[in-house]
Amino acid sequence: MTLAENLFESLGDRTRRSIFERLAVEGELTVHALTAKAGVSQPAVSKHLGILKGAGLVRARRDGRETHYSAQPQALGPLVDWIGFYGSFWREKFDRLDELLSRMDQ
Amino acid sequence: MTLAENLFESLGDRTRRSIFERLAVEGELTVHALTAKAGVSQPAVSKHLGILKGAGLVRARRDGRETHYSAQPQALGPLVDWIGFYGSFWREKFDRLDELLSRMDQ
DNA sequence: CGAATTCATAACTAGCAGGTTATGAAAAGA
DNA sequence: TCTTTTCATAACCTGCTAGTTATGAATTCG
Repeated sequence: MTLAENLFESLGDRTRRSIFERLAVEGELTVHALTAKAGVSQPAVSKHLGILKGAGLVRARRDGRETHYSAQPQALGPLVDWIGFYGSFWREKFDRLDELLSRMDQ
Repeated sequence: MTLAENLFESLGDRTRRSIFERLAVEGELTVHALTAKAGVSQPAVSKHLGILKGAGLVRARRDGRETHYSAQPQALGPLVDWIGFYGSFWREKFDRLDELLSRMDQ
């Protein structure tokens, strides 16, 4: 399984997406904190975190009895590459270029 | 369900990804042609195409008894937006900039 | 017309992914 | 020390999803 495939399967699940999004927005969170708003049980959260970790999307930091998880956005790289390849190589490029040029004007 | 969510769920399946990738690379193809190399039955292919169509990822063109499907890469836009938002807004931008600058040097 | 091709849909099946509860280890408090 | 908290893992359950076969409509070919 390629890296991009792994990312698609990991983020293909609604609960995992939601967990990743929270970590991306709120920063480092414990399993306990994640579980509180996840809508599923703690073991379910742990299992999802394991899968996200397997895809490199999150990182675990153990501190005493707590495990702090944080998003690793650079792991999305292969997804960007996939989109660039199958999606719309040129269009994206020019969209970015337009955006960058308008920013550089300011 | 948001557009990005719809895309993640559609492309979360290996067979659908493979179908979309073929259409993106090879251009317009009939259900028959897709089925020949899909590894699953024709009804399965039709079902997947229906889901991809629902997400806007493919377009159908009926011609006699054949239905020609083609990839609609611009439908990946919301996925790009999602990555930009949750992923790594700045890093991606600068990666693109680096790439663009090196291209402009040539 | 009669046969063959193409495709979509219906109806059904099975495997697995995502959920649960139970449990125990490790750490922190009282 | 005894209790509580936090987390991971094991074991199990279940519903959904991706697969199948069957079928028929529409089209094309001979």
